[in-house]
Amino acid sequence: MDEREDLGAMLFRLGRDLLAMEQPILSRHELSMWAYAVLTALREGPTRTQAALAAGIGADKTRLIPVLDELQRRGLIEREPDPADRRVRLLGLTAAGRRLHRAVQEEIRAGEQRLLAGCPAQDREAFVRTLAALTARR
Amino acid sequence: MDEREDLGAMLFRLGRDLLAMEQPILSRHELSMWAYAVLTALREGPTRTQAALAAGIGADKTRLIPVLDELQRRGLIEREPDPADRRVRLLGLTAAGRRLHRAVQEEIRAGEQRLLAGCPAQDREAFVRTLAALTARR
DNA sequence: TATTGTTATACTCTATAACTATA
DNA sequence: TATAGTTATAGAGTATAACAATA
Repeated sequence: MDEREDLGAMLFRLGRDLLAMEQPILSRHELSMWAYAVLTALREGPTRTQAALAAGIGADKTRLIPVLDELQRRGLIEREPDPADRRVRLLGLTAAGRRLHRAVQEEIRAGEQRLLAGCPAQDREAFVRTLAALTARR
Repeated sequence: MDEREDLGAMLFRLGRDLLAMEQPILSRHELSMWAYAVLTALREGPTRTQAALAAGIGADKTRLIPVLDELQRRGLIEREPDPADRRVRLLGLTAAGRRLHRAVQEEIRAGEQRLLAGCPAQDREAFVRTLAALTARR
């Protein structure tokens, strides 16, 4: 048995550190973690249904609704019934939403660099690459 | 701005996958995640106070108490007042607790290998090493 | 009848604050 | 009075189930 800690425990702690780094940035822009996740998901392109969006970011569809309400109220997303099937809401970023997401993501990336700064560049690169491979959509 | 996802989002998903992998193992042994974390922490050696143990695994001291109650009831840990300061509880693993932890950890390590199996061995090694470095106790 | 989105509700997890026992 | 542990309670976050609108 290796001497290293369990992967789960290490991921838990690193995830918590990441969240602590992101929290002040997000709250400065009055965004919850889920609101930011929504903006990130919609940046890739509009989504056909709210349920698909929820599944995509690993959230429950019911808990997304107040988030979407707020983002719409602030003019950061568009959310209108699909003319072809009026049960469905088409979702997309507004220009303001796109701007806000870009600004926040820049700050978060800077924070990530700070967190990773202690490691050799080669390890850092392998770390991010492997993490991306392990979490790739299946 | 890179095209990769945010580190936080990737860690979140991978952490969730890890938890899903561990959950059936833990519940087969009737252990919660926190109970397993306690056994892991105590395996390194006995702890002087419950508060120190809680801080060590990143938990609140109040939420550890029912966990410790249960572990003690099952004879997996020792928990006795320090004769030198009877406010304090000395905590340690029993032989049964040590055995159970070892068995569970072996299953979890096997699950980790399965999760990492898709990556080149060199990346895998760098990933675990970097993760350990980033989460080292500061 | 099935599906999307919504609301209401219940449940779990977590932290805060009050209490006890020792010092 | 201060500290370790405990208990009680309230709050946040989450999921479950019922509901309305549309197909």
